[in-house]
Amino acid sequence: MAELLSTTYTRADEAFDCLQTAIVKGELAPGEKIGELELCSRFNLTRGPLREALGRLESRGLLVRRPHAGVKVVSVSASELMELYRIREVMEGLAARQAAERMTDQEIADLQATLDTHERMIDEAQGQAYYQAEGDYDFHHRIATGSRNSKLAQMLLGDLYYMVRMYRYRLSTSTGRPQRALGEHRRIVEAIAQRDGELAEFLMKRHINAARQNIEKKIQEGELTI
Amino acid sequence: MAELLSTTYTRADEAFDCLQTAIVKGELAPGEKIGELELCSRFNLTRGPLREALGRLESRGLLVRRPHAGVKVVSVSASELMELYRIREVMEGLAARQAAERMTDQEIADLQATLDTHERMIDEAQGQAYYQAEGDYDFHHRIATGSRNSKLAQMLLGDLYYMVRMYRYRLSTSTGRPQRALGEHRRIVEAIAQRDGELAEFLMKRHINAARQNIEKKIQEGELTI
DNA sequence: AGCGGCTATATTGTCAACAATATTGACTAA
DNA sequence: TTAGTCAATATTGTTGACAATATAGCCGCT
Repeated sequence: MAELLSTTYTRADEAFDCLQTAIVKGELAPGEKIGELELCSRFNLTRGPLREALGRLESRGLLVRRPHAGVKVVSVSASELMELYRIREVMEGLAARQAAERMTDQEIADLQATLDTHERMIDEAQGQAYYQAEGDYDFHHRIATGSRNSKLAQMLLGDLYYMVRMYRYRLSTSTGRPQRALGEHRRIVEAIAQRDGELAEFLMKRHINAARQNIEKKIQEGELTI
Repeated sequence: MAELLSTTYTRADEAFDCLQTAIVKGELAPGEKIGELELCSRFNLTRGPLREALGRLESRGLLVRRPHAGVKVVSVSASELMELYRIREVMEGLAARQAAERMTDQEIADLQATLDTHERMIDEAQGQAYYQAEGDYDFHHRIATGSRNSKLAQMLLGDLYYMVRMYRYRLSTSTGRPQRALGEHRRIVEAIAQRDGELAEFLMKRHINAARQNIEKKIQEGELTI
Protein backbone atom coordinates (compact mmCIF):
# COMPACT_ATOMS: atom_id res chain seq x y z
CA MET A 1 0.00 0.00 0.00
CA ALA A 2 0.95 3.61 0.01
CA GLU A 3 3.93 3.81 2.31
CA LEU A 4 4.66 7.35 1.36
CA LEU A 5 6.57 8.57 4.35
CA SER A 6 9.08 5.99 5.39
CA THR A 7 11.67 5.97 2.65
CA THR A 8 13.39 3.20 4.56
CA TYR A 9 12.50 -0.16 3.27
CA THR A 10 13.36 -3.04 5.52
CA ARG A 11 14.22 -6.51 4.32
CA ALA A 12 11.08 -7.86 5.89
CA ASP A 13 8.96 -5.35 4.01
CA GLU A 14 10.65 -6.40 0.81
CA ALA A 15 10.02 -10.05 1.53
CA PHE A 16 6.42 -9.27 2.38
CA ASP A 17 5.79 -7.50 -0.92
CA CYS A 18 7.58 -10.11 -3.00
CA LEU A 19 5.69 -12.96 -1.39
CA GLN A 20 2.38 -11.18 -1.62
CA THR A 21 2.68 -10.48 -5.32
CA ALA A 22 4.03 -13.96 -5.95
CA ILE A 23 0.98 -15.43 -4.29
CA VAL A 24 -1.46 -13.09 -5.98
CA LYS A 25 0.02 -13.66 -9.40
CA GLY A 26 -0.14 -17.39 -8.91
CA GLU A 27 3.61 -17.99 -9.04
CA LEU A 28 3.06 -19.77 -5.78
CA ALA A 29 0.06 -22.00 -6.30
CA PRO A 30 -2.68 -22.30 -3.67
CA GLY A 31 -2.08 -25.22 -1.38
CA GLU A 32 1.56 -25.36 -2.35
CA LYS A 33 3.90 -26.04 0.50
CA ILE A 34 6.87 -23.71 0.58
CA GLY A 35 10.11 -24.16 2.47
CA GLU A 36 11.75 -21.24 4.19
CA LEU A 37 15.24 -21.70 2.81
CA GLU A 38 13.77 -22.13 -0.64
CA LEU A 39 12.21 -18.71 -0.31
CA CYS A 40 15.40 -17.29 1.14
CA SER A 41 17.41 -18.25 -1.89
CA ARG A 42 14.64 -17.06 -4.16
CA PHE A 43 14.50 -13.57 -2.67
CA ASN A 44 18.10 -13.32 -1.46
CA LEU A 45 17.52 -12.81 2.20
CA THR A 46 17.89 -14.66 5.47
CA ARG A 47 15.35 -16.44 7.56
CA GLY A 48 14.89 -13.73 10.17
CA PRO A 49 13.18 -11.12 8.03
CA LEU A 50 11.52 -13.85 6.01
CA ARG A 51 9.83 -15.32 9.03
CA GLU A 52 8.59 -11.92 10.01
CA ALA A 53 7.04 -11.52 6.57
CA LEU A 54 5.54 -14.99 6.80
CA GLY A 55 3.95 -14.05 10.09
CA ARG A 56 2.38 -10.98 8.57
CA LEU A 57 1.05 -12.89 5.59
CA GLU A 58 -0.34 -15.59 7.85
CA SER A 59 -2.07 -12.94 9.90
CA ARG A 60 -3.68 -11.64 6.72
CA GLY A 61 -4.87 -15.07 5.77
CA LEU A 62 -2.77 -15.56 2.66
CA LEU A 63 -0.68 -18.29 4.27
CA VAL A 64 -1.49 -21.07 6.67
CA ARG A 65 1.13 -22.27 9.06
CA ARG A 66 1.51 -25.36 11.17
CA PRO A 67 4.21 -25.37 13.81
CA HIS A 68 7.29 -27.33 12.72
CA ALA A 69 5.39 -28.49 9.66
CA GLY A 70 5.87 -25.58 7.34
CA VAL A 71 3.94 -22.96 5.50
CA LYS A 72 1.61 -23.33 2.59
CA VAL A 73 -0.33 -20.95 0.43
CA VAL A 74 -3.96 -20.73 1.40
CA SER A 75 -6.36 -22.47 -0.91
CA VAL A 76 -9.82 -21.06 -1.14
CA SER A 77 -12.67 -23.34 -2.03
CA ALA A 78 -15.43 -22.27 -4.38
CA SER A 79 -17.87 -21.77 -1.53
CA GLU A 80 -15.33 -19.76 0.42
CA LEU A 81 -14.79 -17.54 -2.60
CA MET A 82 -18.51 -16.93 -2.70
CA GLU A 83 -18.43 -15.99 0.97
CA LEU A 84 -15.70 -13.50 0.19
CA TYR A 85 -18.02 -11.84 -2.30
CA ARG A 86 -20.76 -11.64 0.32
CA ILE A 87 -18.36 -9.74 2.55
CA ARG A 88 -17.27 -7.52 -0.31
CA GLU A 89 -20.89 -6.76 -1.04
CA VAL A 90 -21.61 -5.17 2.30
CA MET A 91 -18.19 -3.58 2.80
CA GLU A 92 -17.93 -2.03 -0.62
CA GLY A 93 -21.52 -0.93 -0.34
CA LEU A 94 -20.50 1.01 2.74
CA ALA A 95 -17.43 2.31 0.94
CA ALA A 96 -19.55 3.59 -1.94
CA ARG A 97 -21.94 5.31 0.42
CA GLN A 98 -19.18 7.04 2.33
CA ALA A 99 -17.36 7.88 -0.90
CA ALA A 100 -20.49 9.63 -2.13
CA GLU A 101 -20.48 11.70 1.02
CA ARG A 102 -16.78 12.44 1.19
CA MET A 103 -14.95 12.29 -2.13
CA THR A 104 -13.76 15.62 -3.44
CA ASP A 105 -15.08 16.90 -6.74
CA GLN A 106 -11.61 16.42 -8.14
CA GLU A 107 -11.53 12.79 -7.12
CA ILE A 108 -14.88 12.21 -8.71
CA ALA A 109 -13.70 13.83 -11.93
CA ASP A 110 -10.63 11.60 -11.90
CA LEU A 111 -12.82 8.61 -11.33
CA GLN A 112 -14.93 9.47 -14.34
CA ALA A 113 -11.79 9.94 -16.41
CA THR A 114 -10.64 6.55 -15.24
CA LEU A 115 -13.78 4.98 -16.56
CA ASP A 116 -13.20 6.62 -19.96
CA THR A 117 -9.78 5.04 -20.01
CA HIS A 118 -11.26 1.69 -19.12
CA GLU A 119 -13.73 2.01 -21.95
CA ARG A 120 -10.95 2.63 -24.45
CA MET A 121 -9.00 -0.30 -23.03
CA ILE A 122 -11.97 -2.57 -23.50
CA ASP A 123 -12.44 -1.44 -27.10
CA GLU A 124 -8.77 -1.70 -27.98
CA ALA A 125 -7.84 -4.77 -26.07
CA GLN A 126 -10.95 -6.64 -27.17
CA GLY A 127 -11.50 -8.56 -24.06
CA GLN A 128 -7.92 -8.91 -22.96
CA ALA A 129 -8.67 -10.21 -19.55
CA TYR A 130 -5.67 -8.67 -17.87
CA TYR A 131 -6.71 -5.09 -18.63
CA GLN A 132 -10.26 -5.80 -17.56
CA ALA A 133 -9.09 -7.06 -14.24
CA GLU A 134 -6.73 -4.12 -13.78
CA GLY A 135 -9.39 -1.59 -14.67
CA ASP A 136 -11.87 -3.20 -12.33
CA TYR A 137 -9.34 -3.23 -9.52
CA ASP A 138 -8.51 0.42 -10.15
CA PHE A 139 -12.15 1.41 -9.87
CA HIS A 140 -12.78 -0.39 -6.62
CA HIS A 141 -9.48 0.80 -5.23
CA ARG A 142 -10.41 4.45 -5.76
CA ILE A 143 -13.76 4.05 -4.09
CA ALA A 144 -12.31 2.26 -1.10
CA THR A 145 -9.81 5.08 -0.68
CA GLY A 146 -12.45 7.72 -1.33
CA SER A 147 -14.52 6.47 1.59
CA ARG A 148 -12.06 8.24 3.91
CA ASN A 149 -12.60 5.31 6.24
CA SER A 150 -9.05 4.21 6.80
CA LYS A 151 -9.84 0.94 8.51
CA LEU A 152 -12.36 0.04 5.83
CA ALA A 153 -9.85 0.81 3.09
CA GLN A 154 -7.21 -1.19 4.93
CA MET A 155 -9.44 -4.22 5.24
CA LEU A 156 -10.54 -4.06 1.62
CA LEU A 157 -7.21 -3.24 0.02
CA GLY A 158 -4.97 -5.08 2.42
CA ASP A 159 -7.05 -8.19 2.95
CA LEU A 160 -9.96 -8.99 0.69
CA TYR A 161 -8.67 -7.69 -2.61
CA TYR A 162 -5.49 -9.72 -2.48
CA MET A 163 -7.52 -12.80 -1.86
CA VAL A 164 -9.96 -12.08 -4.65
CA ARG A 165 -7.26 -11.03 -7.09
CA MET A 166 -5.43 -14.23 -6.36
CA TYR A 167 -8.25 -16.01 -8.13
CA ARG A 168 -9.24 -13.26 -10.50
CA TYR A 169 -5.89 -13.45 -12.23
CA ARG A 170 -6.73 -17.01 -13.04
CA LEU A 171 -10.41 -16.69 -13.76
CA SER A 172 -10.73 -13.33 -15.43
CA THR A 173 -10.48 -14.77 -18.93
CA SER A 174 -13.75 -16.51 -18.46
CA THR A 175 -15.68 -13.99 -16.46
CA GLY A 176 -15.56 -11.29 -19.12
CA ARG A 177 -18.65 -9.23 -19.14
CA PRO A 178 -16.73 -6.01 -19.53
CA GLN A 179 -19.28 -3.71 -21.10
CA ARG A 180 -21.92 -4.63 -18.57
CA ALA A 181 -19.52 -4.09 -15.69
CA LEU A 182 -18.47 -0.78 -17.15
CA GLY A 183 -22.08 0.33 -17.35
CA GLU A 184 -22.57 -0.58 -13.72
CA HIS A 185 -19.44 1.34 -12.81
CA ARG A 186 -20.75 4.39 -14.64
CA ARG A 187 -24.02 4.34 -12.78
CA ILE A 188 -22.24 4.05 -9.46
CA VAL A 189 -20.04 7.02 -10.25
CA GLU A 190 -23.11 8.92 -11.35
CA ALA A 191 -24.71 8.32 -7.98
CA ILE A 192 -21.51 9.39 -6.23
CA ALA A 193 -21.34 12.56 -8.33
CA GLN A 194 -24.88 13.37 -7.27
CA ARG A 195 -23.87 12.76 -3.65
CA ASP A 196 -26.55 10.11 -3.40
CA GLY A 197 -24.94 7.78 -0.90
CA GLU A 198 -27.92 5.51 -0.51
CA LEU A 199 -28.14 4.88 -4.24
CA ALA A 200 -24.40 4.40 -4.58
CA GLU A 201 -24.51 1.78 -1.86
CA PHE A 202 -27.41 0.00 -3.49
CA LEU A 203 -25.80 -0.03 -6.93
CA MET A 204 -22.45 -1.19 -5.60
CA LYS A 205 -24.03 -4.04 -3.70
CA ARG A 206 -25.94 -5.08 -6.80
CA HIS A 207 -22.79 -4.82 -8.89
CA ILE A 208 -20.81 -7.14 -6.66
CA ASN A 209 -23.75 -9.45 -6.25
CA ALA A 210 -23.96 -9.75 -10.04
CA ALA A 211 -20.26 -10.58 -10.23
CA ARG A 212 -20.71 -13.24 -7.59
CA GLN A 213 -23.65 -14.82 -9.39
CA ASN A 214 -21.72 -14.73 -12.63
CA ILE A 215 -18.83 -16.66 -11.15
CA GLU A 216 -21.17 -19.02 -9.35
CA LYS A 217 -22.93 -19.84 -12.58
CA LYS A 218 -19.68 -20.51 -14.40
CA ILE A 219 -18.55 -22.77 -11.63
CA GLN A 220 -21.77 -24.76 -11.70
CA GLU A 221 -21.52 -25.06 -15.46
CA GLY A 222 -18.08 -26.46 -15.02
CA GLU A 223 -16.38 -23.68 -16.96
CA LEU A 224 -14.35 -22.70 -13.94
CA THR A 225 -12.52 -24.99 -11.62
CA ILE A 226 -11.19 -23.96 -8.29
CA MET B 1 -10.88 -31.28 9.72
CA ALA B 2 -12.05 -28.76 12.23
CA GLU B 3 -9.06 -27.72 14.24
CA LEU B 4 -6.29 -30.23 14.35
CA LEU B 5 -5.45 -29.15 17.85
CA SER B 6 -1.82 -28.42 17.35
CA THR B 7 -0.94 -28.74 20.99
CA THR B 8 2.36 -27.13 20.11
CA TYR B 9 2.37 -23.50 20.99
CA THR B 10 5.35 -21.65 19.75
CA ARG B 11 7.03 -18.83 21.61
CA ALA B 12 5.84 -16.40 18.98
CA ASP B 13 2.25 -17.50 19.50
CA GLU B 14 2.66 -16.97 23.20
CA ALA B 15 4.10 -13.52 22.67
CA PHE B 16 1.29 -12.71 20.29
CA ASP B 17 -1.39 -13.66 22.78
CA CYS B 18 0.28 -11.88 25.69
CA LEU B 19 0.74 -8.70 23.73
CA GLN B 20 -2.74 -8.78 22.33
CA THR B 21 -4.41 -9.14 25.70
CA ALA B 22 -2.07 -6.58 27.22
CA ILE B 23 -3.11 -4.09 24.57
CA VAL B 24 -6.79 -4.91 24.80
CA LYS B 25 -6.84 -4.68 28.56
CA GLY B 26 -5.10 -1.35 28.45
CA GLU B 27 -1.96 -2.48 30.24
CA LEU B 28 -0.18 -0.99 27.28
CA ALA B 29 -1.77 2.37 26.69
CA PRO B 30 -2.65 3.57 23.19
CA GLY B 31 0.11 5.65 21.70
CA GLU B 32 2.60 4.24 24.16
CA LYS B 33 5.97 3.51 22.68
CA ILE B 34 7.29 0.12 23.63
CA GLY B 35 10.83 -1.14 23.40
CA GLU B 36 11.58 -4.63 22.24
CA LEU B 37 13.94 -5.64 25.02
CA GLU B 38 11.49 -4.24 27.55
CA LEU B 39 8.88 -6.62 26.20
CA CYS B 40 11.39 -9.45 26.12
CA SER B 41 12.09 -9.16 29.82
CA ARG B 42 8.39 -8.74 30.53
CA PHE B 43 7.37 -11.93 28.75
CA ASN B 44 10.61 -13.89 29.21
CA LEU B 45 11.51 -14.47 25.59
CA THR B 46 14.00 -13.33 23.04
CA ARG B 47 13.71 -10.85 20.24
CA GLY B 48 13.29 -13.37 17.45
CA PRO B 49 9.86 -14.68 18.34
CA LEU B 50 8.89 -11.30 19.72
CA ARG B 51 9.53 -9.57 16.42
CA GLU B 52 7.46 -12.15 14.65
CA ALA B 53 4.59 -11.44 17.02
CA LEU B 54 5.06 -7.70 16.54
CA GLY B 55 4.79 -8.20 12.79
CA ARG B 56 1.54 -10.06 13.17
CA LEU B 57 0.07 -7.44 15.46
CA GLU B 58 1.14 -4.66 13.14
CA SER B 59 -0.51 -6.47 10.27
CA ARG B 60 -3.72 -6.56 12.29
CA GLY B 61 -3.54 -2.89 12.99
CA LEU B 62 -2.99 -3.05 16.74
CA LEU B 63 0.55 -1.75 16.51
CA VAL B 64 2.18 0.94 14.43
CA ARG B 65 5.76 0.50 13.42
CA ARG B 66 8.33 2.85 12.02
CA PRO B 67 11.62 1.39 10.78
CA HIS B 68 14.42 1.87 13.28
CA ALA B 69 12.15 4.08 15.34
CA GLY B 70 10.25 1.51 17.33
CA VAL B 71 6.77 0.22 17.87
CA LYS B 72 3.86 1.92 19.53
CA VAL B 73 0.35 0.88 20.37
CA VAL B 74 -2.18 2.21 17.92
CA SER B 75 -4.27 5.07 19.15
CA VAL B 76 -7.71 5.38 17.70
CA SER B 77 -9.31 8.79 17.52
CA ALA B 78 -12.96 9.33 18.32
CA SER B 79 -13.88 9.66 14.67
CA GLU B 80 -11.94 6.52 13.78
CA LEU B 81 -13.79 4.64 16.50
CA MET B 82 -17.05 5.78 14.93
CA GLU B 83 -15.84 4.51 11.58
CA LEU B 84 -15.15 1.16 13.19
CA TYR B 85 -18.76 1.00 14.25
CA ARG B 86 -19.88 1.76 10.69
CA ILE B 87 -17.90 -1.25 9.53
CA ARG B 88 -19.26 -3.39 12.32
CA GLU B 89 -22.75 -2.37 11.35
CA VAL B 90 -22.60 -3.82 7.86
CA MET B 91 -20.42 -6.81 8.71
CA GLU B 92 -22.37 -7.93 11.73
CA GLY B 93 -25.56 -7.34 9.82
CA LEU B 94 -24.31 -9.84 7.29
CA ALA B 95 -23.27 -12.19 10.07
CA ALA B 96 -26.73 -12.06 11.62
CA ARG B 97 -28.38 -12.76 8.29
CA GLN B 98 -26.15 -15.74 7.58
CA ALA B 99 -26.49 -16.96 11.15
CA ALA B 100 -30.26 -16.98 10.74
CA GLU B 101 -29.83 -19.16 7.68
CA ARG B 102 -27.19 -21.51 9.02
CA MET B 103 -27.10 -21.82 12.79
CA THR B 104 -28.21 -25.17 14.13
CA ASP B 105 -31.22 -25.37 16.40
CA GLN B 106 -28.88 -26.36 19.19
CA GLU B 107 -26.75 -23.26 18.69
CA ILE B 108 -29.82 -21.08 18.76
CA ALA B 109 -30.98 -22.72 21.99
CA ASP B 110 -27.55 -22.12 23.50
CA LEU B 111 -27.69 -18.53 22.37
CA GLN B 112 -31.01 -18.04 24.10
CA ALA B 113 -29.65 -19.64 27.24
CA THR B 114 -26.71 -17.28 27.04
CA LEU B 115 -29.05 -14.32 27.07
CA ASP B 116 -30.76 -15.67 30.19
CA THR B 117 -27.39 -15.80 31.86
CA HIS B 118 -26.67 -12.27 30.78
CA GLU B 119 -29.96 -11.14 32.25
CA ARG B 120 -29.12 -12.67 35.61
CA MET B 121 -25.68 -11.12 35.49
CA ILE B 122 -27.19 -7.71 34.91
CA ASP B 123 -29.59 -8.12 37.80
CA GLU B 124 -26.99 -9.44 40.19
CA ALA B 125 -24.04 -7.35 39.22
CA GLN B 126 -26.12 -4.19 39.09
CA GLY B 127 -24.38 -2.57 36.24
CA GLN B 128 -20.93 -3.98 36.83
CA ALA B 129 -19.48 -2.84 33.57
CA TYR B 130 -17.12 -5.75 33.20
CA TYR B 131 -19.86 -8.34 33.02
CA GLN B 132 -21.88 -6.24 30.64
CA ALA B 133 -18.97 -6.00 28.27
CA GLU B 134 -18.26 -9.71 28.55
CA GLY B 135 -21.85 -10.66 27.94
CA ASP B 136 -22.08 -8.38 24.95
CA TYR B 137 -18.89 -9.79 23.52
CA ASP B 138 -20.13 -13.33 24.05
CA PHE B 139 -23.33 -12.61 22.13
CA HIS B 140 -21.61 -11.06 19.13
CA HIS B 141 -18.98 -13.75 19.16
CA ARG B 142 -21.57 -16.51 18.85
CA ILE B 143 -23.31 -14.84 15.96
CA ALA B 144 -20.08 -14.23 14.09
CA THR B 145 -19.21 -17.90 14.48
CA GLY B 146 -22.73 -18.97 13.64
CA SER B 147 -22.56 -17.26 10.27
CA ARG B 148 -20.43 -20.17 9.05
CA ASN B 149 -18.54 -17.58 7.05
CA SER B 150 -15.01 -18.26 8.19
CA LYS B 151 -13.45 -15.18 6.67
CA LEU B 152 -16.17 -12.97 8.09
CA ALA B 153 -15.71 -14.47 11.53
CA GLN B 154 -11.96 -14.10 11.23
CA MET B 155 -12.22 -10.43 10.33
CA LEU B 156 -14.70 -9.69 13.08
CA LEU B 157 -13.14 -11.74 15.85
CA GLY B 158 -9.52 -11.35 14.85
CA ASP B 159 -9.55 -7.72 13.83
CA LEU B 160 -12.43 -5.47 14.70
CA TYR B 161 -13.42 -6.84 18.08
CA TYR B 162 -9.96 -6.49 19.55
CA MET B 163 -9.91 -2.90 18.46
CA VAL B 164 -13.35 -2.16 19.83
CA ARG B 165 -12.74 -4.04 23.07
CA MET B 166 -9.57 -2.08 23.57
CA TYR B 167 -11.73 0.97 24.12
CA ARG B 168 -14.76 -0.78 25.54
CA TYR B 169 -12.80 -1.92 28.55
CA ARG B 170 -12.15 1.69 29.28
CA LEU B 171 -15.49 3.14 28.32
CA SER B 172 -17.95 0.47 29.35
CA THR B 173 -18.58 2.04 32.75
CA SER B 174 -20.22 4.96 31.10
CA THR B 175 -21.99 3.33 28.23
CA GLY B 176 -24.23 1.18 30.37
CA ARG B 177 -27.60 0.74 28.85
CA PRO B 178 -27.70 -2.95 29.68
CA GLN B 179 -31.40 -3.69 29.75
CA ARG B 180 -31.99 -1.95 26.45
CA ALA B 181 -29.12 -3.80 24.82
CA LEU B 182 -30.40 -7.06 26.23
CA GLY B 183 -33.81 -6.39 24.74
CA GLU B 184 -32.24 -5.75 21.36
CA HIS B 185 -30.27 -8.95 21.68
CA ARG B 186 -33.42 -10.89 22.42
CA ARG B 187 -35.19 -9.57 19.37
CA ILE B 188 -32.24 -10.46 17.18
CA VAL B 189 -32.18 -14.00 18.50
CA GLU B 190 -35.92 -14.20 17.99
CA ALA B 191 -35.47 -13.31 14.33
CA ILE B 192 -32.71 -15.88 14.01
CA ALA B 193 -34.89 -18.53 15.63
CA GLN B 194 -37.58 -17.78 13.08
CA ARG B 195 -34.97 -18.07 10.32
CA ASP B 196 -35.78 -14.55 9.25
CA GLY B 197 -32.40 -13.47 7.93
CA GLU B 198 -33.56 -10.16 6.58
CA LEU B 199 -35.03 -9.11 9.88
CA ALA B 200 -32.03 -10.33 11.83
CA GLU B 201 -29.77 -8.23 9.62
CA PHE B 202 -31.94 -5.18 10.06
CA LEU B 203 -32.13 -5.52 13.82
CA MET B 204 -28.42 -6.12 14.18
CA LYS B 205 -27.58 -3.09 12.11
CA ARG B 206 -29.93 -0.99 14.20
CA HIS B 207 -28.46 -2.41 17.39
CA ILE B 208 -24.92 -1.47 16.47
CA ASN B 209 -26.02 1.86 15.12
CA ALA B 210 -27.65 2.62 18.45
CA ALA B 211 -24.47 1.71 20.29
CA ARG B 212 -22.51 4.01 18.01
CA GLN B 213 -24.88 6.90 18.54
CA ASN B 214 -24.79 6.32 22.26
CA ILE B 215 -21.02 6.58 22.37
CA GLU B 216 -21.04 9.54 20.02
CA LYS B 217 -23.42 11.38 22.25
CA LYS B 218 -21.35 10.72 25.34
CA ILE B 219 -18.28 11.94 23.58
CA GLN B 220 -19.94 15.13 22.49
CA GLU B 221 -21.20 15.68 26.01
CA GLY B 222 -17.68 15.35 27.23
CA GLU B 223 -18.43 12.34 29.39
CA LEU B 224 -15.99 10.24 27.45
CA THR B 225 -12.53 11.18 26.40
CA ILE B 226 -10.52 9.32 23.88
C1' DA C 1 1.97 -59.08 2.92
C1' DG C 2 0.19 -55.41 5.82
C1' DC C 3 0.62 -52.63 9.80
C1' DG C 4 2.69 -50.32 13.77
C1' DG C 5 6.57 -48.43 16.04
C1' DC C 6 11.20 -46.46 15.74
C1' DT C 7 15.11 -43.93 14.06
C1' DA C 8 17.34 -40.63 10.66
C1' DT C 9 16.91 -36.51 8.45
C1' DA C 10 15.51 -32.32 7.10
C1' DT C 11 12.95 -28.45 8.32
C1' DT C 12 11.33 -25.29 11.59
C1' DG C 13 11.82 -22.66 16.07
C1' DT C 14 15.06 -20.16 19.00
C1' DC C 15 18.98 -17.79 20.45
C1' DA C 16 22.81 -14.44 21.01
C1' DA C 17 26.15 -11.65 18.59
C1' DC C 18 26.87 -8.10 14.81
C1' DA C 19 25.60 -4.10 11.77
C1' DA C 20 22.82 -0.16 10.61
C1' DT C 21 20.09 3.77 11.75
C1' DA C 22 16.97 7.21 14.22
C1' DT C 23 16.98 9.89 18.26
C1' DT C 24 19.06 12.65 21.84
C1' DG C 25 21.90 15.93 23.62
C1' DA C 26 25.69 19.03 23.48
C1' DC C 27 28.01 22.48 21.07
C1' DT C 28 28.72 26.26 17.83
C1' DA C 29 27.39 30.25 15.39
C1' DA C 30 24.20 33.92 14.04
C1' DT D 1 18.65 33.23 22.90
C1' DT D 2 17.77 30.27 19.27
C1' DA D 3 18.49 27.64 15.43
C1' DG D 4 21.31 24.35 13.18
C1' DT D 5 24.87 20.75 12.98
C1' DC D 6 27.20 16.90 14.52
C1' DA D 7 28.55 13.05 17.18
C1' DA D 8 27.41 9.63 20.92
C1' DT D 9 24.17 6.30 22.19
C1' DA D 10 20.67 3.34 22.47
C1' DT D 11 17.46 0.83 19.84
C1' DT D 12 16.23 -1.62 15.85
C1' DG D 13 17.36 -4.68 11.78
C1' DT D 14 20.03 -8.62 10.35
C1' DT D 15 22.79 -12.60 10.46
C1' DG D 16 24.40 -17.30 11.18
C1' DA D 17 24.73 -20.97 14.48
C1' DC D 18 22.20 -24.06 17.78
C1' DA D 19 18.08 -26.71 19.57
C1' DA D 20 13.60 -28.88 19.02
C1' DT D 21 10.27 -31.36 16.38
C1' DA D 22 7.40 -33.29 12.51
C1' DT D 23 7.86 -36.14 8.47
C1' DA D 24 9.49 -40.03 5.92
C1' DG D 25 11.55 -44.25 5.38
C1' DC D 26 13.01 -48.54 7.41
C1' DC D 27 12.63 -52.50 10.19
C1' DG D 28 10.43 -55.89 12.85
C1' DC D 29 6.12 -57.91 14.21
C1' DT D 30 1.45 -60.01 13.52
